[in-house]
Amino acid sequence: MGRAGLTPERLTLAGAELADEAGFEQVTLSALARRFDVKVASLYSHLKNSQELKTRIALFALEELADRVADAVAGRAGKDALTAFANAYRDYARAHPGRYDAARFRLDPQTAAASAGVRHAQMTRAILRGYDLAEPDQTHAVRMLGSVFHGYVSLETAGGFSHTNVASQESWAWTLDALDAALRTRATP
Amino acid sequence: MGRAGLTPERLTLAGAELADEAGFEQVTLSALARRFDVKVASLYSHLKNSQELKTRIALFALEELADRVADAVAGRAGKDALTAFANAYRDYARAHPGRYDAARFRLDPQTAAASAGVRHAQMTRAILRGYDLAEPDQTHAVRMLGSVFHGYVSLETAGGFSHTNVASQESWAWTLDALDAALRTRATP
DNA sequence: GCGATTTGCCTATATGGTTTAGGTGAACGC
DNA sequence: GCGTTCACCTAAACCATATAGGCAAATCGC
Repeated sequence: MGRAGLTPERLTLAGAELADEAGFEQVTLSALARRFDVKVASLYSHLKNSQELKTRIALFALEELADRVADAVAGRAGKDALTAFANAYRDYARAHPGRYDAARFRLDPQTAAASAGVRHAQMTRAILRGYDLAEPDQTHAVRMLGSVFHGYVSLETAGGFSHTNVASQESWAWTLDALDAALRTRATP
Repeated sequence: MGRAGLTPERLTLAGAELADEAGFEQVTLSALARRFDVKVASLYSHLKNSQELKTRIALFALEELADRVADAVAGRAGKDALTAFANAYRDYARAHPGRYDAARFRLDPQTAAASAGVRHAQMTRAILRGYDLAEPDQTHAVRMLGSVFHGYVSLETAGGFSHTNVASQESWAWTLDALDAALRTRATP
């Protein structure tokens, strides 16, 4: 009887793929075991429980998303950086809806603190350097940007924008314009 | 053996309460049956399956939220209406996190079309009457506002804003200011 | 009132996901 | 070769979902 070559990393990646194909809520140890043609109990040698699998997928997605965003904003500033950040974020959610969902998975505080979520906040602050915002305005702006990006892609992927014939892409561009303008007028002299 | 007096309505309300107490994902027929001290199978006389229970809770929450928002914006206009809308929305999510989650439950298109979701869109458009936006700007603005409100309360209830000592309430007010300003500068002459 | 029917909840059972305990065989260290 | 470790196994308990079928209380026709 050959070995399937299970490792936490391979299980995490397969779980991420499964999430994109069938939705994050369909990520179960049973489904994962089927995918590797192995019995469910075998997975417990590599994962503490199903919670750990989901947490690992979440952390993996956060890293991957942070990498893409970092790549997109490198060498850009101002509205250019804002747009690159926002598009990288939205593109990731559209290309990997299951992983994006996973990135929203509730992590316990210490896991969250050690996650790439911190990089996300840092990159958002980096974007805002082009807008000359002093504290606490900068924190307010970080929260507003995070809210718009997350809210938009959540509603979009949930199909919320498909009932009118105005293209979502245009609303996205319009929203980024409005955000850029709002941030510029709030620059502290 | 006395009767428990089960009806779809009472089960839906109890499910909503359960969602607020333990989280929407903890809403199961088993938990509901325990709450009424009946056997799980008995619930199937009143509900087709667990999917229907969740759908009913979602529709209930959408109605309730729409009622609160309608009440809040009545007789207001401009920034006053925007603030009232936004606060009613956020207050509901904070007071009833499980129901708010339920309102985000994926409905099939025809159920969604018959739901209070339609009222939400109408009310958002009503808010924008004070800002003189022509189409397609109005649709863009509806989407942006929906994204900010949903995104903000999602991140806030997920604990995303609890790691800095800047009060979330201040960021919320700042964000509403910024949105109001952005909408005013986009008014079509 | 009394029989027939409907209603409300029941038991029993099947399916499938999670988790733990304990076992086996193949590979590897020496 | 011998023992240990590792990767995967069987078995079994627990819980949620769902269906089938039964019984008794409530309700309706007369």
